[in-house]
Amino acid sequence: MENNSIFIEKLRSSGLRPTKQRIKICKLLFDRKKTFHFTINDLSKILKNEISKKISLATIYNTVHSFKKKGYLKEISVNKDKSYFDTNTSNHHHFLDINTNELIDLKNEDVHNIKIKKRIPGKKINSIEVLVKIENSN
Amino acid sequence: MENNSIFIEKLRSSGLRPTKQRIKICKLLFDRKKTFHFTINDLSKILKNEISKKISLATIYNTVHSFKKKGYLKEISVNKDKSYFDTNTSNHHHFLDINTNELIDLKNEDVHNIKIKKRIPGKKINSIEVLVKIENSN
DNA sequence: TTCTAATTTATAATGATTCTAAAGTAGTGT
DNA sequence: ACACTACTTTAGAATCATTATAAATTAGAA
Ligand SMILES: [Mn+2]
Ligand SMILES: [Mn+2]
Ligand SMILES: [Zn+2]
Ligand SMILES: [Zn+2]
Repeated sequence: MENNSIFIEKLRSSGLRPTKQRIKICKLLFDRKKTFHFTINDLSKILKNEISKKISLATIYNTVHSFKKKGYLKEISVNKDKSYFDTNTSNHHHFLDINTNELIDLKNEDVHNIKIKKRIPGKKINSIEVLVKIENSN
Repeated sequence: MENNSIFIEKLRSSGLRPTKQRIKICKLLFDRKKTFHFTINDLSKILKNEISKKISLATIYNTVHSFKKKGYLKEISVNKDKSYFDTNTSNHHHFLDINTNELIDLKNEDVHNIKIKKRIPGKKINSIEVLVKIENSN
């Protein structure tokens, strides 16, 4: 009745025990066609609705952070008081709608190749992140 | 003995009374050759050292926020728990050194022109911000 | 089944930021 | 110069998201 084996494997293979809570959160985050962006608060609310037995807030934090550490989630800080987690862990850029705070993926081909001309001695580039803020155009 | 008149004017012209505290913070932030990046905590420490009579933390928050609202500062959120203020209010991009958390300005000509091919109906672009994370290259 | 370490949980602690409301100050008008 | 008022500063309290704690539960191994 359940199609959990893939998540159980995923968890096991990264040294995380496949608990009910982690499997539930895996299904919620990764068992979908499209990737998405969420806050801890979003996830917490969704779980509150979708689930019979409550998952404690501490577990939600722990799980999201361990998924991030394992590379299953990226964290994207858009401003001082809003930080999203992203189930799309590939290198990609974002629109941020400053009217709604919605974060929207840009495909890599949507952004002309970025070339950084300056270099800092002894440092190498780890990643390049573009945040395009958009607003109502009326 | 003081060269405060320029800051007094700046404050007055934006409807802020030139108080001792605001003038002191203006001098500290804007009376320098190079722009710079700071956190509230940085500023608070600098003031603690440089000043005889203490400025209360609430005033530091209030002042920085009103300077931001007046457009004298930009805020740059680099990750969930670090947000910088920037005395360089022009459009420009940044290196973030992920080993030291230092933020370094990129001149506009250091970043090849960025072209966003995708558009969202009813929305227009407000700004484009590039954050280039760098790390030790050894 | 038994044992152990990992995990979950409720709750407390933390800490950065914001709020409050009382005291102080700058600008205006007389 | 003085008085008046709105603005500002201040210390301390309140808030709230996140992290820590430590007891109960559970998963995996033997
Ligand atoms: Mn959200
Ligand atoms: Mn700093
Ligand atoms: Zn994304
Ligand atoms: Zn800058």
